[in-house]
Amino acid sequence: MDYNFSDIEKKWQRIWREKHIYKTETDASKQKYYVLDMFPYPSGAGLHVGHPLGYIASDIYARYKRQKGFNVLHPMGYDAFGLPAEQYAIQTGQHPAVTTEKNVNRYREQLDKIGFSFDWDRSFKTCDPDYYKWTQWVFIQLFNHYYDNNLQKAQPIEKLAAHLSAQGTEGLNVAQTEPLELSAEEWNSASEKEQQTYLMNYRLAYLADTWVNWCPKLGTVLANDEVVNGLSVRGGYPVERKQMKQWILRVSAYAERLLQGLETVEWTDSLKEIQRNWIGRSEGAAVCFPLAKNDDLDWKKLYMGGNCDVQSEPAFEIFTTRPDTIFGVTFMVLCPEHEMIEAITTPEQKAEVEAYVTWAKNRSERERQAEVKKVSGVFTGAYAVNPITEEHIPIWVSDYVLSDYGTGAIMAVPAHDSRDFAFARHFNLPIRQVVAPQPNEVSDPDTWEESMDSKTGYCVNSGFIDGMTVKEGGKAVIEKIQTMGIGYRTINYRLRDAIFSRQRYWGEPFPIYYKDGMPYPVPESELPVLLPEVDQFLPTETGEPPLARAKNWTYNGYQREYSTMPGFAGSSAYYLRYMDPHNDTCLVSKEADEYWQNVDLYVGGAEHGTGHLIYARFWNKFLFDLGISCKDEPFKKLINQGMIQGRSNFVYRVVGTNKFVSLNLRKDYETTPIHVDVNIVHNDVLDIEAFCNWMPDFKDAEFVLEDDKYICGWEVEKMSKSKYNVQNPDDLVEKYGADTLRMYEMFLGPVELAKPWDTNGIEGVFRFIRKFWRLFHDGEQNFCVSDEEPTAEEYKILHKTIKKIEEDNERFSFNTAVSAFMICTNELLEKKCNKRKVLEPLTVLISAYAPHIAEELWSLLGHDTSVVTASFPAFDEKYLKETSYKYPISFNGKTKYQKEIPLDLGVKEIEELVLQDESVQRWLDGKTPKKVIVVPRKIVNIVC
RNA sequence: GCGGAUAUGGCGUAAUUGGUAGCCGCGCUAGACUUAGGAUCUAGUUCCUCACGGAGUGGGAGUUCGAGUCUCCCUAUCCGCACCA
Repeated sequence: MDYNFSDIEKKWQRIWREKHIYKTETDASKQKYYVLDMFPYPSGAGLHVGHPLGYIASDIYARYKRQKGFNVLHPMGYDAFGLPAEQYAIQTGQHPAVTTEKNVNRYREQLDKIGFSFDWDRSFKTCDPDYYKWTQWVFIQLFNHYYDNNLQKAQPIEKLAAHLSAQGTEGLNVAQTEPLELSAEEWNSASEKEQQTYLMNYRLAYLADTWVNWCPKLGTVLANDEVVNGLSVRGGYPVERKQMKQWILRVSAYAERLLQGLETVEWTDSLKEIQRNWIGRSEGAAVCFPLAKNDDLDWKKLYMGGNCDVQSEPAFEIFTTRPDTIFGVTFMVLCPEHEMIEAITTPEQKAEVEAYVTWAKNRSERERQAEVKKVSGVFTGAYAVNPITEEHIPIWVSDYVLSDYGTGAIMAVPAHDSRDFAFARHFNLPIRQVVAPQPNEVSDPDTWEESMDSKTGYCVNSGFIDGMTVKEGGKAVIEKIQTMGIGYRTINYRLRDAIFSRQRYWGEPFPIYYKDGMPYPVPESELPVLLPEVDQFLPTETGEPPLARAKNWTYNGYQREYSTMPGFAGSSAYYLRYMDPHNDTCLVSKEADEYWQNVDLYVGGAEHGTGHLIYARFWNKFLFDLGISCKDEPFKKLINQGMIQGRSNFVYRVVGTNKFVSLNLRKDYETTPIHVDVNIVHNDVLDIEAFCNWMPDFKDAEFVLEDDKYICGWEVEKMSKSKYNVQNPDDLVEKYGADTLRMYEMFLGPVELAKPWDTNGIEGVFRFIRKFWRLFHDGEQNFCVSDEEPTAEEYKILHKTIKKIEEDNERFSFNTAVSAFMICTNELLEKKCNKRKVLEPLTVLISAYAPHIAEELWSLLGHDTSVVTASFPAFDEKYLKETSYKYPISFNGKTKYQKEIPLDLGVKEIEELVLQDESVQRWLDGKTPKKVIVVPRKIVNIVC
């Protein structure tokens, strides 16, 4: 029988499906292993060849682990809520649920064709009410908890209310939106609404007025990770800054734990670094700069915020990582959004300041980022007092100070900060050197080209810290401000709280209703809050989200929250749900969670480094605090599969003609490159007939050929329809079979590596698969396996391969494993070895990579069970033992000869043997070697 | 600007972890079988040289008997962050 991959693959896929062969049960007798892929967003375009790369790798590993006796959880589902389905709905009026369903079916069909070992019985979509019920449930828990900094743990909000009732904010060390001072009496005499307002300051999911990334084109706000260079990631539309009331997750409360947790996981250094940068921990000090007395100001109205103990006078709290430079402060800068600008601006400056603030606030995020180098700002007319030097320094406003980092106010040290330097130069503000490489190396800052930002050196012109190193100086300043009660050591994080509302339709509705203007969660018994039907998916005319269109959609007559949750909500706990997907009493049962623990191997793209992978870790840490997840970190080991780029082909049309010139002849012509469908190009040779039929324009095309061929040019680009470089896995499965596709995708190179998709090599893998098939068949293609005992040499080939495959599987080096299979097959073919005792274990080995052909051969070998249940063969060291080793003989490090030497010889004996060797004698030509280095099992090096 | 990674034949890559650089595959060359080849098989294929031989892992130094691998300094490419005080 010929190798008919099409029949074989269909047959086994059917059997696997019918027998639910990959169904996984909790089985306490077996060790668990959890392999997870980042689930896909089912877009209308279907899967391309890049998607399955990670899935194939994880599938191989999952199958391998099963063979090693583990109980493997390997689920798959769909991240189905999100913008594209909704954009499509707005354009066509089709319900997103309908298009999503259609796309999901298409994805499933495509995935099935590749032969994955997913347990589909555990599958769900994030838009299934049975699932999003638990997304909503977690949100309510976030709403009902706050973060206790002393315990480093989330706590029920009732506990906080009790604390406030007993002693007000006294002794409270919690994550909060802004510092509040509240006495027990004030709390106890506050109305329900006032109390709720106070509590909102502490909840882990809170509602607040905030500056957001507003994307008018998408009609929604976006989180920081959904905006790149001022443009939305989805769609690439401009994003503006806008103040809006939004739901926000207090991710920043977990900043330190998110950072610390990175030490305990096996992720790549680069991804850990991406997360560390995103969290952006900075150690430094908060210092209060009192406002200089000014009779024009209403002193009482000025409350500046901050944690300082200075209550008697208005003061700005600033954050600095360089307290050692406090003697070099020559001005202060506030962000344009700063609340106190209006209050402190002097009448003379008022018009100018207002104009600047208005201008700065109305700039789009994109404009602001594009003009980072441009210095702009305005003087408020007010002065602050440097608390250490008691100097008066002018207070300026500029948009280079950000409202959402630190306190939105900075002390400017132009001599030692490049941004302050540029600002001072532009507005002619004084620059004072306070750090020097050596205590005596002081120069005139007016002559400087740039600031001295170095974090090493000595303090100069710096009062009581003069002569200290920068490090000592910083320490001394912090001690001083702490004893003065005007500042403290503190840590700032770049990580911002995540805006959690989206003014869109296709997402999880919030389980929230409003009473007396305050939000309340619906009772848990009311979950899920189903997504209501609406007549149109557009926002309403009043700018309210589409859910405001829903008829009679209230909670007992109270208005519901009309926003929906963002994409990352549904993907933040899905790995927990797979452990226990049908449980309708809780997100995941204690039993299931304790058995499956967390994901052992997570495979997905690095592009989620600052989005999903942060949110999911945050979400999991919160659930860990609640005792729902037994592990602090959700993903133990993570592999980032490299992006697959497209490889486009080009033909070169001579300008003004319908004539096409082959790649290497085009220098004689003036040509324009034109994208050509990669499916009609083979190894960069154009199929001319197919090309003429491809488009009517090319019907009568003429060609200038080289060697009777038309050679196309190529370039690596993004995979996209318009570039005609999309490779669809179905076509390849059709042509070569799933097993070939699987092995080829692995053969392409290391999983982590980004690489252009290039079908050129797939023939080689296809050839190999057929050779493998041929091992089990005679010349007439009849199944033919002998029961003869294999020779020692044949056993050696087998055990060498088992060892290599095991090692490669363990280190996720699937490309080298495929090579090992090829070598093994070539060697066995050469020996014409068709012995059962060799081929049977080999079939098991390859079944993780090419499961269909393995199943078929397994059954031909006479097994009535599936190869899936076979265990990984053990290799026997005795067949791998060498009795001799071919030593490279080097002279001065250069290898000249090889000599076979028995392995049981000692170093001295080897040396003697080598020196007696004829070739060596000839090379030495009578000279005596200075030194002979013998490294057993490695090399003999003769130094002359 | 800051941070991370990578650099090996015409191409994708490999290298027992400091020990014969180029495994495996593509492509290419020659041959066999074929009406034919975008099929199959065999042999060859890092570069220079007819050869002997020499050079060679982005460039330069260093450690070592010995460096693709370790250290330092450059260069290039890719990725992440980017007025984060």
